[in-house]
Parts: sequence; C-alpha cells; structure tokens
Amino acid sequence: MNNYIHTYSQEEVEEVCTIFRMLAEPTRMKIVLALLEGDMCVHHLTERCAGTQSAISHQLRILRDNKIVKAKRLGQSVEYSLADAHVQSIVKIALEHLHCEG
Amino acid sequence: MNNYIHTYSQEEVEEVCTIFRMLAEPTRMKIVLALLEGDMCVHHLTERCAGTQSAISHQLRILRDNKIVKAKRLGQSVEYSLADAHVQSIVKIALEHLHCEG
DNA sequence: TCTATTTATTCGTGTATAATCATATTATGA
DNA sequence: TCATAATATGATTATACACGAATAAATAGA
Repeated sequence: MNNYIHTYSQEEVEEVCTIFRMLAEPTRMKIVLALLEGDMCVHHLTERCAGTQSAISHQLRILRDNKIVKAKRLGQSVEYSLADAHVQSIVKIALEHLHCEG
Repeated sequence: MNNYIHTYSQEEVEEVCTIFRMLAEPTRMKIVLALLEGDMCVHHLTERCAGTQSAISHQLRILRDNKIVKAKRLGQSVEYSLADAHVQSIVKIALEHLHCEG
C-alpha cells in the first residue's frame, strides 16, 4: 500500500520546477528536440531551430547552467549534447501525450 | 532504426511547452503534488500547499484552463482532481530524477 | 431572508526573463 | 599578424505573469 502522504521541501519543489521551466520555453524546447536526434553545433542548432544566433546562444547558456545540455569545443565550433537521461524520458512522454491528443 | 529526423510544428512545440509551463511554477507544482495523493478541495489544498486562498485559486484557474486539473462542486466546496494521466507520469519521472541526484 | 463559509474574480503592481543589437571572445587559415 | 568564422556576452527593452487586496458569487444552515 503506497498511500501515505509525501511531502516535499521547498527546495525539492523548486528543483523539479527548474527542470520543467527549462522545457517550458519554445526556443529551449526546440533546442532539446533537436539534440534528441543527435549532438549538434551551434550554427546547426540555429538553422534547425530557426532562431537567431544570439537567441540560441543565450538559451544554450541557460540550459548549460541548469545541466540540461553539455558543451564540447571542436575547433571553431562547439558541439552540444543532452546531459540528462531523465530529461529525455520526460520530453518523450510529453511528446507521446501530444500524439494521443491528435 | 529510428534515427530519421523528426520535425515539430510551432504549434506542437508550444503545446508541449504549455504542459511544462504548468509544472514550472512552485505553487502549481505543489498543487499537482498534493493531487497526486488524492482529490482535494480548495481549502485543503490551501493548507497543504501553505499558500493563500487567492494564490491557490488563481493557479487552480490556470491549471483548469490548461486541462491539467478538473473541478467538481460538492456543496459549498469544490473538489479538484488531476485531469491527465500523462502529466502524472511526467511528474513522477521528474521526482525520480530528483531522488537519483540526492 | 440573513449570515457564515467557501471559492472565484478583478485590478494593480512588482519581478522575471526572452529577444535584439552591438560587441567581445576564441579559433582557423593565409 | 590579419581576416574570417563561430560562439558568447552585456545592456536594454518589452512582455508575461504571480501575488496581494478587495470584492463578488455560490452554497448551506438557522
């Protein structure tokens, strides 16, 4: 029987919210969706997400700061990848949700 | 092999973001966490979430408008419940994520 | 009907933040 | 070293939105 009451601290709540906040913004979501297909450098992300270089770079910074993506410099360019398997699961379930609703 | 390129329309991206935006705010997250334990009326939610009646009611409105929760009047009070099984899955995975990190 | 209880709404305000523009940084090749 | 390409950053601005205060609406009981 798993019906006792759970309580979460303010910190835990905010931590979970932070993950969701990262995914709650279209530009960031496009970046994450693109990276679900594979690692990618900034100018490919810029094309793929149809954003400006500046906007993408700003959001990549925020995603990096919140450990959603990782960066790896390769010569002149910087390759980004998803840093968190849980985030991938969460996004995939949300996408399934989308498909159920039509 | 599932490695072909998916593209999502702006509308699809925004729809997914909307789900995450609903979960990205501490007051709303507390409401959802409380309702994961069972249906609850507003003043119990207010106690459980340690919020003001106004704040909780404001956020319940937003959650209702976005089909995250359902309302059912029972006499003087209104009982709220989660409206979406996918949202429950998403939140549970996020909570597991929390537990993995310590 | 009058009162108390519960929930919802309106309005105003402060705060957070996404995008743009301009500029800086980093790396490559001639 | 100079020019170019790729990426990052800073400053500013506009917008979204969460909350509090006050009030309204809905229901129950005397």
